[in-house]
Amino acid sequence: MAKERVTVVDIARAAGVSKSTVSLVLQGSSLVNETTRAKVNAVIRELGYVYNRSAANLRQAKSKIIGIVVNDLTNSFFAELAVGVDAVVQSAGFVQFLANTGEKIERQREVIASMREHGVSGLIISPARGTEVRDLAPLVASGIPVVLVVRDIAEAGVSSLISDNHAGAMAAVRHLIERGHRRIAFLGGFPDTAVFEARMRGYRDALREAGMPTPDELIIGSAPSRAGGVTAIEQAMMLKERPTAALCFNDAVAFGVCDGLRARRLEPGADFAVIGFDDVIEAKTAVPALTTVSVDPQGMGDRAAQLLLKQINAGRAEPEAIVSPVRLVVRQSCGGTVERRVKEISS
Amino acid sequence: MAKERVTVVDIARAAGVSKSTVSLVLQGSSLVNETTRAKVNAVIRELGYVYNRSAANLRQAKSKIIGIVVNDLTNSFFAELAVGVDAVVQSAGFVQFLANTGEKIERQREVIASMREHGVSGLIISPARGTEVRDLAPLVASGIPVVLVVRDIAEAGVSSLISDNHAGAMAAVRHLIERGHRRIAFLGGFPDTAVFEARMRGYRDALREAGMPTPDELIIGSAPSRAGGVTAIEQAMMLKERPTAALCFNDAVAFGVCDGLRARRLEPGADFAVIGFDDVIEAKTAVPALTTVSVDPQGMGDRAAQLLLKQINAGRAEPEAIVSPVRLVVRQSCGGTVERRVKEISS
DNA sequence: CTTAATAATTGGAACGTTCCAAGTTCGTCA
DNA sequence: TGACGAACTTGGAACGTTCCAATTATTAAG
Repeated sequence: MAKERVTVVDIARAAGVSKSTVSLVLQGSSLVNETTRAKVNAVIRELGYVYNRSAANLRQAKSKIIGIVVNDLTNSFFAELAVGVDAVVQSAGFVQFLANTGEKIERQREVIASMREHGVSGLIISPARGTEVRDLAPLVASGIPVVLVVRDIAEAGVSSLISDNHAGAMAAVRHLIERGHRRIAFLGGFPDTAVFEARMRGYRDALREAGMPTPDELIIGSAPSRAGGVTAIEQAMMLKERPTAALCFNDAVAFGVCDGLRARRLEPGADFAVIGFDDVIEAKTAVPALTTVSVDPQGMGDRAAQLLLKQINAGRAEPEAIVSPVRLVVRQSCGGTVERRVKEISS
Repeated sequence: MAKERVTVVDIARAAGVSKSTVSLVLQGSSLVNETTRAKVNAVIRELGYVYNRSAANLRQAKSKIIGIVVNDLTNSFFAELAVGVDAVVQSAGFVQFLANTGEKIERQREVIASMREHGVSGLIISPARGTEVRDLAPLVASGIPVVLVVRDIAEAGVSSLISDNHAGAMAAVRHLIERGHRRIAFLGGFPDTAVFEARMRGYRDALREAGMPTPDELIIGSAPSRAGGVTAIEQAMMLKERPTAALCFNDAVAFGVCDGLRARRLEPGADFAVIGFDDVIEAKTAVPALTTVSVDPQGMGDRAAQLLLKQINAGRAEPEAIVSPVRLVVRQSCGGTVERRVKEISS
């Protein structure tokens, strides 16, 4: 059953031309005569030829593979990001290598190395928690185009595309203040991440702007997951002075917060205002529909891929740091029976 | 900035050995002297050598890449499946190529072709809807190990790993019957898929077994998504004889059904019993926690990867069709007994 | 001290493509 | 008729590895 591999030479022989001509046909060159091309293509189909990219690559040293490294594929934000990347990358004739690091630096190191060995022409990375400049240094030094998404790493010397976490958080908190809330919590997320830091700063700045205090007890970290949201809201409700609203680190946390509220017989939206962050697909259809800061993961993936392709084509480009604007999508979970509206925030 | 690539020959020269020795070191061969190995490794690190897999696999025709093709990465079931595959594949020293077909046959054809060109040593495929034997024929003929997951394709002549949809659906419906339900709906999913067909048959068989009628009006298809669940339950509640319970095509649909119930001021679990299928991560933490047929996507990915690796190592193996057992996980969404609930509603 | 066995190393021929410089046809123009 | 160029076609040298057979260095045995 182990058939011999059919190569360009076999095709050439069968079609009565030289291997060079076959190669030209494979590349769609305009140099080759129409009838020759047809004949070669016919033979290719007939013999079931499969192009060997390893061989091609070896010769031309550019691979049509781009790599995408995400820190948590089970989080649908990243899955959607990957889908966004995939779409543009595929239509540009590239194929995507996807790896999941599960937030493990060591794994991340391995997969990046592996991708380099496979000769990827560019890399989109959503870094694992705790990634440092030196983790990326060899990669950057090699000159392979890299785009960091979601989490930026200062001084890494590569392009990045992150959402405007600070402005988004401010907008959300301002909205809660406008609705009359005075005790607003910030729930969920790991405090040692840049994203947490930016969102939390936005939260603080909005409170300060309104001349309101920012008690530390109202900032409660947790795993950035649904389960984390449950524990965070539980902790918040143990306070003697309970909050009446919360900005959550992300949508997963926000859903968990809603779950936790219901477990205490409180109705999210009615008895307690909840705002999420990211606008994952389920945010729209959940009950109550989640008010959230929309980040559009697929759109981000799309833009990241565009940026990467641009750099690949340009050869060598200056790194750009793009901050992607973000908008507050007001739905039901932040209370009342408000008409749905959308606030644009420019960054 | 475009540095010259450093190759084994450069390493050999710098270390004062031959390229063959360097190659041996790279492969961790025991043939090479300890001090030589150390010296070579030092030079490798010093020069920042990157192994060129294209060249290697050109020579040895086996690639350490396995491909995974999924039909919908935004569905967390498949994302988790991919994570499960990734884990075992990585620890076996392989790297995974992941592509998302978005249920498009054409795209699926392209990505499979692309993976073959890259010389993958095996492929795990969750086929797009409507995939036929002939779509896979050339792949199968090539002798590359293939494992189909989630959706089987009869007569394709490759291994498959699917969950026991029929038994799972039966168990779920039996459970609802035991709780006293008499009008049980089957909600969501596309009727023209094998998975739908199997789950629906299980639903029917359980009803028949209990001597209950199976009215077609209670079987309502929809997109297998949260939004689909909302529309399906709405349609079900328009019936003059409403159901009191539903087995849903999958968890996403079940969540949508819960959303739809709440929109009608009905509490899932208390006023209406909902059972899902798949047991995605959120099922456990949702409120109410979702009763569901547990399929354990990561475990399936794990097993699929094992199966594939076995075939890769065995060279040529007989295709196996594995039906993965499934269990009903009873949580809160299927509520108490109907008697009690009826009382509560009428009082 | 020779010989055999073992351990370590090595040069060169693959692998299947692309690219280059050079070749062949063939029609056209003077 | 011959020269010229356009339109194709082509042989062979890369590309960076691995693998084989062969070589050299080292140790053990006689």
